[in-house]
Formats: sequence, C-alpha cells, structure tokens
Amino acid sequence: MQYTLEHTSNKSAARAGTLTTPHGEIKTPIFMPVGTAGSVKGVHVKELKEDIKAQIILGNTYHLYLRPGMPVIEAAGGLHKFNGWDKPILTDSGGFQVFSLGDIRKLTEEGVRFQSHIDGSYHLFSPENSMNIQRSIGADIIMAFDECTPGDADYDYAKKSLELTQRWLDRCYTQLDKTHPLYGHEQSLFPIVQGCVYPDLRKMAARQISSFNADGYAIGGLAVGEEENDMYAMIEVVNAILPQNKPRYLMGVGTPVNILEAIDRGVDMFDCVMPTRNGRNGMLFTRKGIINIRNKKWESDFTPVDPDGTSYVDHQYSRAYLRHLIISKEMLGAQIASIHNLAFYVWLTQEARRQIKNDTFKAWKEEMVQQLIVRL
RNA sequence: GGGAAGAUACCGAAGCGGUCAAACGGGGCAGACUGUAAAUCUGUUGGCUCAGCCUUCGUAGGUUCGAAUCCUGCUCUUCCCA
Repeated sequence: MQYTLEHTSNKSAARAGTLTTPHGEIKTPIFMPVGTAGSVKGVHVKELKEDIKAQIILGNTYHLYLRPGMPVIEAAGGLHKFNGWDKPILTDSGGFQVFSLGDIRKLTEEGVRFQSHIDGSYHLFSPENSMNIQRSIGADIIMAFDECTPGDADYDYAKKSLELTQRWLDRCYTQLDKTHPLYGHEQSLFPIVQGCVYPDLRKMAARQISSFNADGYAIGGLAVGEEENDMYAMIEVVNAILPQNKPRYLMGVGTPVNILEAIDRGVDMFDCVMPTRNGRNGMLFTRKGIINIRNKKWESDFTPVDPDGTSYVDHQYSRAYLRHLIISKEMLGAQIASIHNLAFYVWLTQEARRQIKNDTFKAWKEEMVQQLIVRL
C-alpha cells in the first residue's frame, strides 16, 4: 500500500494525497461510508459508486463474525466477492464493540469475552482472532484490536487502557506475521492511538505506534464523550508526532464540522455512522446547514431535497415528499436520506481536497463551519 | 315495537365516589443520535396571568362535604328478539 502526500495547505496542516490500495486509489481527505454488516444500510453498490462516489467502505469484524460467520465469508471468497464491492474495504477490529457493548462483555489481558447481542452466546475476541477474522474478511485495510477508552475515563484508567492497547498491538503484529492473506492481495494493518484526553498519554501512544512501519495510522477514542475542544487538541498533539508520509485516520468522527476541523489539523480519513443513522432518523446535512426533514415546516415544501446536492436524489425528490416518506416510515425515505447524506459527506471531503490543492482551504473551511451548523 | 350494552381528551381505550386534567396505545409536535445491539430512543400533547387557577369524561337535572365514577329524563350508537 502506497501513500503519496501531494500537497499540504499553506495556512494549515491540511493535506491532500493519494492512497493506493490493492483495490484502487483513494483520494484524500476522504469520508468512508460505514457498512457494518457488509452493507451500507439501505444503499446499493451501484449508488455508492455512481451517485455517492464512495472510494472505500467499512465493514465490521464483530458483526460479520457473528453473522453470517467466517465459513460463509471465506466460501464467498472474502467480503469483496460477498457484497460485490470491488473497491477498497477497511474493517474495524471489534475494538469499538469492546466499548459500545458495555455491559455484556468482560475485559481481560487475553482479550474480551463477549456475549453475542444476537443470541447471547459467548465469544472471546483477542488480538489474535481479530487478526484471523480480518484475514478471512479480506479487507485492504485492517485495524488493530484496541480498547476504545471512554471519553470520561480518569487518568489512571486511560493509562492502563492505553498500555493494554499497546500490548495488544504487539500481539496483532505477531499474529499477522504468522498468517497470510487469503485472497491474493496484501492487507495493511493500521495501529491506533488511544490515551483519552491526556496529552502525555496521546504523545506516548503516537510515538509508540509510529515505531511500527505501518501503511497508515489511526486516532481512536475520540468523540466518545469528551469535550469537542479536547478532541481537537488531541488530534493536534497526535498529528504532530505521526509520520507525515502516511495517512492518518480519525476513527468514528463525525459531524461535518468535526471533519473539517480535523482535516485542518492534518487528518486524511474519516468514517462515521452519522450520515446513515441520522439520515434514517430524518436529519439531512447540507452545505447550507442542517435540516430535520420531519419538522412541520417542510410539509408543503416542494423544492428539491438539496438544490446544491451532488446526488440524483437531491433533485429527483422534493423535501415535502421526503418528509412524507420518513414520517410514514417508508424504507425509500431512509434510502434517499442516506444517499443524500453520504454524497454530501464525500463531497465535503473531496471539496476540501480541492481547496487544499488550490491553497484556499483555510478561508473556505472558516466559512463552511459557520454555515454547516445552521439549523434550517 | 320489545330487550341488552355503551357514549372518556385528535383517534382507540382504561378508570367505576376523593390520591383524575384523567393509565396505556396510536396519531401530532419537538429533541437526541459521532470506529452501528439504532428504519432507534427520549420528551411533550385542554387552557391560563402556570409551585396556583379555570374549563373538560354524550346532554339536562339530582344525590353527596366531594362525581368521569351513584340516581332520573333526554339524545345518539351497537347488538339481540319481533
């Protein structure tokens, strides 16, 4: 996997680059739609490619492992073959589920004992089997198995948690060395920086993972309950240390403003469930601000969903019609909103890329962040 | 024509002497959602000069310290018999 840093913004740390993977190029900064169970909820591959212009999507180790299970994924020939997406894929390691499944899991040095949220059965996730499962899935980019430390963790907990993540990283690499890709293409492991909101822990973590010659580096454990300013501060601290010539991936973030602020601080890759989940729940992100399409004010607004939108759904349907669909719980409503939001997120990052290369990023971003928070 | 049951807030439906402006659903209105246990969850839903007051449980009266709840007339609805 090859990353080429093409341009750095003249007035900020924002970068434009190209990441070349076994399944094609990714023009950064980039937003990556989340496809937890092997599908970006409600969105066809055709729409991802032609309308949203997604360059890479995510899958999730925990969810795919539980269902359909690795025998099926391997028999299919990996996730690319299984879901028909022939562009790059990134899989999360299950680390986030360590955080989000809170009360049905137990954390030990060995790994995490989970109870399946589907049938209550017990499973152990460890760095070793997370790597094995991610081999079976066959993503281009695979993530280290970490503990996503909660944003409100105290210093001692955050330190212990970080040290565990560091020991787990060694085991991830060891396991990866013992195994090989199953489908004829290389897989790149991205290590993850933890350390909660504590600058010295973040620095320590960034230095530690930088010592591995990874193809890219991730910043995790942010947007998980901490103050927004703390998040931005941690990004700055970490990006000052991570190698310049490798992509940086901010995991699970975030709002359109979060993304622009992070790009401004040198982040290259993003993923978040917000465009799809919030879309399904009636929230539309546009370059003029945020629309809650369920609100009565849109009841008879027959103007396009988003006149500035880049996807066909933006012009094909009216706000009144989309409101009707969402309120009536018609599945088409969720699909339209998801396509719109994903297209907007991808547009936002690709427009940022254009502005960076044009050396106009900083001013453009300052204007955008004012606009993006407006409630329409 | 005779008999039975019933009429409760936007709708459906509990309540069957005081703790009832009235449970619970639905609908309406609004909010939340950040490496997806989420097509989910939360709040609110008579009025006002709002820690209180006013009007509301078909309608008109009555009993009672006190009624959505008990009694009587009336109106309407559903079912059964002729």
